[in-house]
Amino acid sequence: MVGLTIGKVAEHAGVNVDTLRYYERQDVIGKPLRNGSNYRLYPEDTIRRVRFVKRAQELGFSLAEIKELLELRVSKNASCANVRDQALAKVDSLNEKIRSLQSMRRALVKLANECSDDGPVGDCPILDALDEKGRVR
Amino acid sequence: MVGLTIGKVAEHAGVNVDTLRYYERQDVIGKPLRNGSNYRLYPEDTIRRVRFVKRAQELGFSLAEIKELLELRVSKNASCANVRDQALAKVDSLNEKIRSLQSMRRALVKLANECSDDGPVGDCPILDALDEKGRVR
DNA sequence: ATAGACCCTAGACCTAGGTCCAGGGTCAAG
DNA sequence: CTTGACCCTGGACCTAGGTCTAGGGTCTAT
Ligand SMILES: [Zn+2]
Ligand SMILES: [Zn+2]
Ligand SMILES: [Zn+2]
Ligand SMILES: [Zn+2]
Repeated sequence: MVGLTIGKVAEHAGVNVDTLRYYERQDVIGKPLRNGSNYRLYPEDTIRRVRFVKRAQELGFSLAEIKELLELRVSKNASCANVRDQALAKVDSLNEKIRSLQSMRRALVKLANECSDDGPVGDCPILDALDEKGRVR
Repeated sequence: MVGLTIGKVAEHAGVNVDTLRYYERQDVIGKPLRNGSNYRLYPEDTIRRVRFVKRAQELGFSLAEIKELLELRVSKNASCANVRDQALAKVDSLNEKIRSLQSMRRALVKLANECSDDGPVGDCPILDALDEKGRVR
């Protein structure tokens, strides 16, 4: 056996076989060798690489960003600082998203607090606020 | 003039005309009357309604949720509390998203702090962490 | 009367990250 | 030899919220 079939890789990496073909099309993982029946034969460390991808996704990296990280990993003149810069840039964008969600939350909580428990919907300050008059901030 | 053409509504509400047609297909705004040339003629308050939609989107509501809010508004037996419940449910889901982003951020910051400024990429703790060994948490 | 600005419809296209399907080949077990 | 589990490709489909195009009709000003 010179490699793993796609089904084995998928099983051990915890992904769908179609996901592996998709990653290949997206150049996230390299093109594997083929056997005489045109079956893909993956090297063992593909499993590790796919799990790398999945963990990076959980940290909020897109596939495009993950590709860059993987390229850095094999690049001869990349330094640890290059990787850290990517991570810190991601932290910045996470901060932005978090701030924006927090401001949505603040506005909603404020409106909900003004809402009376069982008045008619015509007097609802939430609907009123959405319904013109001025921005919810 | 018995109503506003789609272009006027779009201009005053700050959206694309296609967006208005899209909202109509999605039943977010009602079907307007048509004139003899089959042009849409909107009542004045459509502008207000579209702005309502845009503000609700900024608060994180999906179009489907906004539809529900708008239905509540015209529902005879809806109370203020119904609206507040929707708002609080949205707050819950915002909380979840925020927590998840914060946990990504925590993990990334931790990794970046361990990263040496200019060691070779082969020793990068970020790549190491992604690259097997165990979950980043 | 004709240019340019609007309007109409149906349907394609876009992002992201896959998933699924049709139609066909391969391989091992019984 | 047949059955079932795999594998292959290309392309369609999905969500969400739109945007854009093609091909046509209408309206207004010059
Ligand atoms: Zn395994
Ligand atoms: Zn590093
Ligand atoms: Zn206006
Ligand atoms: Zn209320």
